[in-house]
Amino acid sequence: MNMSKSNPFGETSKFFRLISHPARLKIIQEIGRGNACVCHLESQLGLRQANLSQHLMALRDAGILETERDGRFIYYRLADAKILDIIQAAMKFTGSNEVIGSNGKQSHKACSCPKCTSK
Amino acid sequence: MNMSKSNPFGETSKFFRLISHPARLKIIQEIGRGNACVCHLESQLGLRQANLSQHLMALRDAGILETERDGRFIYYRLADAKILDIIQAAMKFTGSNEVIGSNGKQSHKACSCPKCTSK
DNA sequence: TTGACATATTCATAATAGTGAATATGATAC
DNA sequence: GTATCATATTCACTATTATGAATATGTCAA
Repeated sequence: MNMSKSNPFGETSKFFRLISHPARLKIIQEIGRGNACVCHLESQLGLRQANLSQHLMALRDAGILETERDGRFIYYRLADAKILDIIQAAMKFTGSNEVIGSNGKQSHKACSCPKCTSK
Repeated sequence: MNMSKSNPFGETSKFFRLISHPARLKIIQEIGRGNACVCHLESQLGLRQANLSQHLMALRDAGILETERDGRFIYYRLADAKILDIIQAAMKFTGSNEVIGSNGKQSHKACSCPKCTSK
């Protein structure tokens, strides 16, 4: 993660702040399900490209996401899947029952990336 | 908690936002250790009364903290101690090693509340 | 009742974060 | 090379959050 600060809670508060946005939680959930190209996220989450990219950047800069380029496509993955447990615990704590992780609950529209079209 | 919103991640993001502040994390930690009167927090955390009270209000309004008045003093407690687990997990995730909970690590200056002076 | 103390609230301002629009970059195909 | 597509970045603006200062409320003691 590498979010250094003198305050012992500095890193943790920054981490919480970073994921304290519905779009970013959705992004993390979706990437946690294994679908990682940006076009996917764009169609799945209904976010505009620029805005989505901004969120992805923030998460990548913080070390929460990692990227890998494959030709024109850039695939995102979680740097550490344990973040899903934290989010899950928070959802349970707040009474949100949504289950996150890699189960096939939502319907996925195809996008044109190789991973989507090759099956 | 009762932070209603249509978005399934709405409550969770609000929760994260609420605890994404170093002072509020410290407050939660300190209250989790069992020391709950405001004067304690004021001296322990080095926050000004008004500011501390504002943070406490925010946490109380969100249902994270509960209060009990005893004469002039108001004692705060965690509504659900599981929040400590979430914070702990996040600290571990971000590489902060601070241990939170009810262990006697820090030195506590006394305040004038009955709980402090009666022992 | 008055004074002192613990805590809460309001308000104005400062700081920070989120957004759309426009544009840039980097890769592939031709 | 140029065109096109996927994604990133910058900028200007808006919205949200945090803060100090001042003041209010509620309780107790005298």
